[in-house]
Amino acid sequence: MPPSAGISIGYLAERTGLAVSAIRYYEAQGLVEPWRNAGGQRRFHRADIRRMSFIMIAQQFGFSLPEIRGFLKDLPGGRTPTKEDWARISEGFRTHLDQRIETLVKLRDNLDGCIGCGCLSLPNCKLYNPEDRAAQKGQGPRYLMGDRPETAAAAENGH
Amino acid sequence: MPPSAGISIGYLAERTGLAVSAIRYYEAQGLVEPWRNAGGQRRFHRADIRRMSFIMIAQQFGFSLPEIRGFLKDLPGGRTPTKEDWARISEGFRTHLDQRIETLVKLRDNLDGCIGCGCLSLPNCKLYNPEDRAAQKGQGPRYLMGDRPETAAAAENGH
DNA sequence: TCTTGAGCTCAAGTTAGGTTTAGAAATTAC
DNA sequence: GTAATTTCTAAACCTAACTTGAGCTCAAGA
Repeated sequence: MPPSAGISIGYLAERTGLAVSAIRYYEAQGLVEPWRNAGGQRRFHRADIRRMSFIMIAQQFGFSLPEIRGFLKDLPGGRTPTKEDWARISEGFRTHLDQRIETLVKLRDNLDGCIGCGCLSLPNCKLYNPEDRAAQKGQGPRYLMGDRPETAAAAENGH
Repeated sequence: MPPSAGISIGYLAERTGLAVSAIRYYEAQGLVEPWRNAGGQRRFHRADIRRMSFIMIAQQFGFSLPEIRGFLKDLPGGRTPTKEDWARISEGFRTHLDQRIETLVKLRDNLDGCIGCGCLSLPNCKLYNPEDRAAQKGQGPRYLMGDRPETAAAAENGH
């Protein structure tokens, strides 16, 4: 394996612990861009080992592949990324990551005030329709712990 | 809607913000056990509003439905759960939750020592094959940031 | 050279967590 | 008492993130 020839998908898989099929899938998702050798086989930069690792780490934090693609898009495609390149995208990543952790901690603390205390009546439940939408999966507002904004609660005779 | 007759699936959906289809799905997953009225329609306990809310909150923390079923299995099926019942399962939940947050924070701090510093050479990378498997999605060990245990790294001529 | 492992493409399958649809029956509203 | 909602079941469909399989080609070692 001459140094200038790039590394094979199998070697990349071995070095990262990823399945070969997963790497091909990541390519399809635009997370990595190998070139092809004369025989049509994929060749990767050595730096892609680190790129794959970054993807795996970000996934552990719960980021989706499109989000991760967003983090990585600032990495140079043409040349090997430098320390500074990585430091720059890590910083962006770190910001999102702090947000995610903060959301979870906030949610936990609210939980302490709601379920944790055992009161459960919760006219002042902070978990109800939480402001931080980042933690929510999907679409519209979700009313938690059985409470709804003002009027709606009146529909029910005092519980 | 006489108080003793239980609530309909539509009302439960309205009170929680969940889709009717989602509630039926949760029933299929064993997360709630409605009974049927004379006409074969599902009737839920009023307390199931809170049960659904608990499911939604736990999902925000990234727990799977089987995990949540585990949290809920200690809630009494026959009678309305008391404060104490909820406090008890919340405590168990809180434990898992603390673990999850701790894992994320640890991962973040390791990231600071790895990518964040820009060194990236990482002979001492703590993210590599992290001990805390709880944060990992699946199967075998994953070797992160391109490092592998001892011998494997020798396969590569010094990078 | 021959063989065997590694890689290729494309399509289909898998799991989680649901949603949508269709046609029929029950319930509620007027 | 009728009309409009709701609810029912079962099956099909959906997205994300992959894996598996079929059929074929490429590359590396004895």
